[in-house]
Amino acid sequence: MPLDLRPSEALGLWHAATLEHVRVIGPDLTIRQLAILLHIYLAPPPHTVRGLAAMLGVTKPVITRALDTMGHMGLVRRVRDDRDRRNVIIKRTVDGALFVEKLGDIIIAEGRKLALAEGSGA
Amino acid sequence: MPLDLRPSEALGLWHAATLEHVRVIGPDLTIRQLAILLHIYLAPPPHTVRGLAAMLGVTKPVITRALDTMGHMGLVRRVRDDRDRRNVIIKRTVDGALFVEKLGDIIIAEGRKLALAEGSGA
DNA sequence: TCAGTATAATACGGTACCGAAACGAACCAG
DNA sequence: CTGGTTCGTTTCGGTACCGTATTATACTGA
Repeated sequence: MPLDLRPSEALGLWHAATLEHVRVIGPDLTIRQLAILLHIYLAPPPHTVRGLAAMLGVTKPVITRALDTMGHMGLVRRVRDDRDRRNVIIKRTVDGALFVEKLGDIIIAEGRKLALAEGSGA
Repeated sequence: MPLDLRPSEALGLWHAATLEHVRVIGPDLTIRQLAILLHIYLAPPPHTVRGLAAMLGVTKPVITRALDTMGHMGLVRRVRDDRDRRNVIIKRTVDGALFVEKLGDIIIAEGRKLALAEGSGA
C-alpha cells in the first residue's frame, strides 16, 4: 500500500516533483490545465467540455480556453460528436501521452530520491 | 520505502491531488509560485531572491513577482537583511504554514483513496 | 573617493488568464 | 416550424504573467 503517505513524505514529494516540473517543463501550463490534461489521459473517455467543467468545478469557458492552449501545444485534439453535433469530444494525442508519461517519470524519479534520503536520514 | 511508486500510482496520485487542488484552492497560484512556496516552507532557510531564482532556473523578476503575489495573499513575508542590505530574506507566515499543511492533507487524503481503490481493483 | 560589482525591484510590450455575459448552432417537443 | 433548451464558443473589461532591459540601492576594493 505505497500511497499511505506521511506528511513529510507527501509534501516532500510535491516539493521535489513540482520543482523538477518547473525546471523541465517550464511555466507553459497552469495548474488547471494540468488537472484537465491528467483527467483526459487517466479517466475513461469520452470527455466533453461540460463534463470536464463539472469535474473541476469551473465554468465552461475555462475548459474552452484550456483546450485552445493545449490543442495548440498538440497535447489534445477536439472532435465533433456526430451523434449530437452540439457536443465536442476531447481526444488524446501521441504528444500528450508522451507528455503525461514524462511527468510520471519525474514523479517516480523524485520519489526514489526521497526514499533514499529518508531511508538513511530518518 | 513508500515512495517507490509505480507509473499508475504516481500519475494517479498526481491526477487526484491536482484535481482536488483546483477544486479546493482554485487557480490563484501558478505552478512556479507553488514550487517557490513549497521550497520556502520545506527547505532550510535563509531564502533569498537570487537563491530561489537559481534553484528553479528562472530569472529574478519571476521571484519578485511571485513574492509580490504571495505576499499579498499573506503566504510569505519579506525582510531586509541587516548584514547586507542588498539582500531580502523571505520569511514564512502562519497563513503560509496553514496553506502548505492543507496541501499536504489533500495529497495524503487522495493517496489513501487510491490505496484503497488499487488494493481492491488491481 | 570613485569605479566596479551585486542585489532586488521596476518598466515595458506582449500574451494569456479570470469571471460574467452574450452568442450562434444544434437538438427537441409540441 | 416555432419556442425553449442545451451545447460549446466568443466577447468584454480587468488582472497577472512572461522575458528582456533598465533602475536604484548597497557593498567592495583600490
